[in-house]
Order: sequence, then C-alpha cells, then structure tokens
Amino acid sequence: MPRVKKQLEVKKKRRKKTSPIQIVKGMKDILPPEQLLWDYVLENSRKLCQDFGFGRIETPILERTELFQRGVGDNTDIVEKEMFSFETQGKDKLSMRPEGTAGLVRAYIENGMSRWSQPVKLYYEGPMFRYEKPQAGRYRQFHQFGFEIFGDEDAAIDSQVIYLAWKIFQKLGIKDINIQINSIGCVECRSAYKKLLQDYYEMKINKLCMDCKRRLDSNPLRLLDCKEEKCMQVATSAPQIIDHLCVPCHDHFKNVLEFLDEIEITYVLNSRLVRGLDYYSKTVFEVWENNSEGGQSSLGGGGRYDSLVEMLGGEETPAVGFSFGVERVVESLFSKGIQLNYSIKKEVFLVQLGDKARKKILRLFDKLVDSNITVGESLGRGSIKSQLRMANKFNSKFALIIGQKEALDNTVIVRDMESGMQEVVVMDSIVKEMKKRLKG
RNA sequence: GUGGCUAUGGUGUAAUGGUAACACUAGAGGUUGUGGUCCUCUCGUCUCGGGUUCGAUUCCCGAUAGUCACCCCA
Repeated sequence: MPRVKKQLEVKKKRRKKTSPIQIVKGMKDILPPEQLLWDYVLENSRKLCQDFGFGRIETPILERTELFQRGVGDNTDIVEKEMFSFETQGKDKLSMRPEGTAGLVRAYIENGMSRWSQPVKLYYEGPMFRYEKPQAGRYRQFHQFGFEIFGDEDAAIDSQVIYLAWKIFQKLGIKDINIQINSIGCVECRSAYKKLLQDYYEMKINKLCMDCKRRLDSNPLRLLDCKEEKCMQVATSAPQIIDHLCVPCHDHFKNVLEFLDEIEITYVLNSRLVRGLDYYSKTVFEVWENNSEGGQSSLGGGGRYDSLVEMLGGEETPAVGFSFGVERVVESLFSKGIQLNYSIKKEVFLVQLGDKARKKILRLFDKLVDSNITVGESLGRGSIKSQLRMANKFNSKFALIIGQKEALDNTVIVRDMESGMQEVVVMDSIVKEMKKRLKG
C-alpha cells in the first residue's frame, strides 16, 4: 500500500516537470562515440590537403546575403528558398552560408590573394546551412570539408583536384566509389546547348511525364535526369552537351580526361551530370558511392568556376574546387561497420575510500597524468566494489587503492587487475613504480 | 514546398480498448575495504494536443518530429 502511494507521488512530481526543449528541426548532436569517426575523417583529410600544399582557411558562417545571390546564383534553389537569412538590428541583410566556395572567393578577393604566388591553394571545413526538408543524411546544418585552387586554368589542375578527392576517400577506406564527370562548357556553349535541348524535347513533348513538361522551360538540363521510363527513353537519344562544347571547352575537357587516364582514376562520363550552382563552368564532377541497395549516393562534388571571382568583383581568376559532406562520409563509414574502438582505456585506475583518501587521490591523479600515464578515477563513487567495476570497464592494468589506513600511512595498494596480486607501495615512489611496471 | 509511411524506457524491439513485456546499456546493492561471471532492485508524462468511449498507449483528427518519394543537393 505505501508503495503504491509513493509511486503516485512520484508521478505527480513528474507531471510538474517543465517540458524539455527540443533540438531545432534538421539539426543534430554529434556525441562522443561518433566524434571518433569525425576526427578520423577530418584528420586524414587535413593531412592529405597539407601534403598537397593546401593551406587552411576559415571564413565566417555569416556573410552578406548578396554574396550568395551573386555568387551561387539568384535563381538557384539554394538561394531562392533554402537560405537561413535575416536582418540584423543594424539593418544588414545576412545569411548563414549554404556552401563554402562563395565565402572563400570573397576572402580571396578581400585579402588580396591575387598578389600571392599563384596558384593559391586553400582548404576549409565547417558547418553549412540549408533550409531544406530533412531526410536521412541530409540536415539543415551539415558539415563540408572542401578545397579550392585559385589562379590556374590548366586542365591538369582539374585532374589534380579530382585526384586529391579520390585519394581522400581511398585513405578513409571508402573504396567502392566512382567519379562521375561531365563538362558543362562555358556560358556561351552552355546556353546554346540549352536551346538545342529544348528544341529536341519540344518535338517529343507528348512522350514526357507531367513533371518534365513543367520543367522544360525552367530547367531543361534536368529532364535528362528524370527517372520515368518514358522520359529516360527520350533522353537516350537527346543531344549531349559534350558534343556541343566550343573548341576551348572541348579541348580542356579532353585534357582533363587524359590526365585522369594517366593517373589511373576510373571515371564515368555522365552527360547528365549538371550541378545546381550557377557558378560552375567546364569541368563538373561528383563522387558517388555504390551503396548496399545497389543504388548510388553522392558523397561530394565539385568543379571549375572560372568566372566566379570576377563576378564577385575580383580580377578574372580561374578556379577549381571540391567539397564533400562530412555527415555522409561518416555515415558511410559507420554503415561499413568501421569501428574505432571507443573503449576508454586507462592504464591506471584510482580507487578511494573515505574523505582523506579522496584528497590524496586528487594530487596523485595530477602527478600520474603529468608523467604521461592515462588515469581513471571515480571520485563521486562510494563503494570499492563499484570503483573496481569501473577500473575493469576502463581496462586498467592497475588499480591504486587508497583507504583510510593507507592515507594515514602514506602508502598505496597496487592491485594488478589481471592477476589480482596486491602490493603496498610508499606514496612517494608510486609514480616511478607505475612507470616501471607499465613499461614491462 | 507536395505526397506516402512511422512515433512505446538511455538504445533496440513486443503486446494490448481496461496504465505496458523482453534484451542490451546505465545506476544501486548482494552484510563490515576488492572488479570481470552470476543474482536482486531501480530508471517509461506509451511524442504533444484534441475527439470517440464507462475507460485509450491501443480507434479518429490535428500538431510536432523522423523517414521515404518528388525536388534539390552535401
């Protein structure tokens, strides 16, 4: 009977609890176990970028909205409806960056990097924001790692960027990938091609699905990518952009592919690959991974953007870049069962009994850490039993036990966790003793 | 933004128109200062808000979130 009453009281108390505040839609917490994978991904990527001569740059998350309107393109989906934009108290119109390149270009211009020795090679990482409908592997705040090369228009640079992208994934252990590549030409040949494509589809408009009929005007390039069977049939004989590139664009693309052949990177010519940001020209590519269901998912993408620097008010500067989604890469690694052992390992574990002992532990902990020994403790715990359980969980080789008696005698019990053998050691020599034992 | 599906302890899963079962994890303990096995106990506003009902976690509606497709991309 009293127990029932108690439960009721507990329930009443619970009711009064204020409701918890939830995470914002499309946002995600990255907890310690997952951080290991993040570190793995980012550290390897940074290392490779540095090996390739890239310097790290960090630009602000907030930029003027205008930067993205001009840079990414006013009519792109990203700018039109996917930006987190707001006005400050000072009436500045700002946006949280939806991608990294525009900010880098701004920094390139603003810091006078055109007078640095060319090419300028930069890499970056950080959160990006897009107001989209969240889905698996697709968040409103997501992270990109990317790198850009400014000031060199040679096709070799394109292939170097692709090579580095490829290499990063190889290094990370994501091997079942392929490079989807295409050239979308320069402004001139692209608009000519668009017209050609529209003409082609106009003739077959009756064979298209509803969506494609609608898209014909707004985004003709997208029709090539439709998954309706009847549209796919029409697409197979549609004109391909690589057949309609101007001579310089054509040669450039040919060179890129030759370089890729040379460094033995397998790529897939994908005439339907069109990227959603306006600033791209010539080479565009994506890195796709073959997933377990037999489909493919995009891990990252990039391309050349020779006119962007000028569009944002700088001198005419060719550039290429690539970026990948850290979440997607992490998830890919996770689904492969790549497990970085998240066992927290502590060589030595300190067990304390009583207040006096607890005080001694604090200093001992510090000394041991200073001599590069990993130490665990559980100051908040009372019983020796639970503390030794912790020691076991931490895979400790030794437990150092200090109780009331030891605190007074200035001694420590050294317990070998494997054999269970115990020995009393004088406090002053414990650090030395531990060092010695851990070596052997 | 449009449409479909889903929503149960920290996690992963059950069952049910009469307040919830199991596994794992976590915490406390299994007599006085000793771990890994074992045992016991503890941890659920059944997402939220309405409605139907004597009664709803279970049915209906709405909200929210997740998820899938479109769209777009990382």
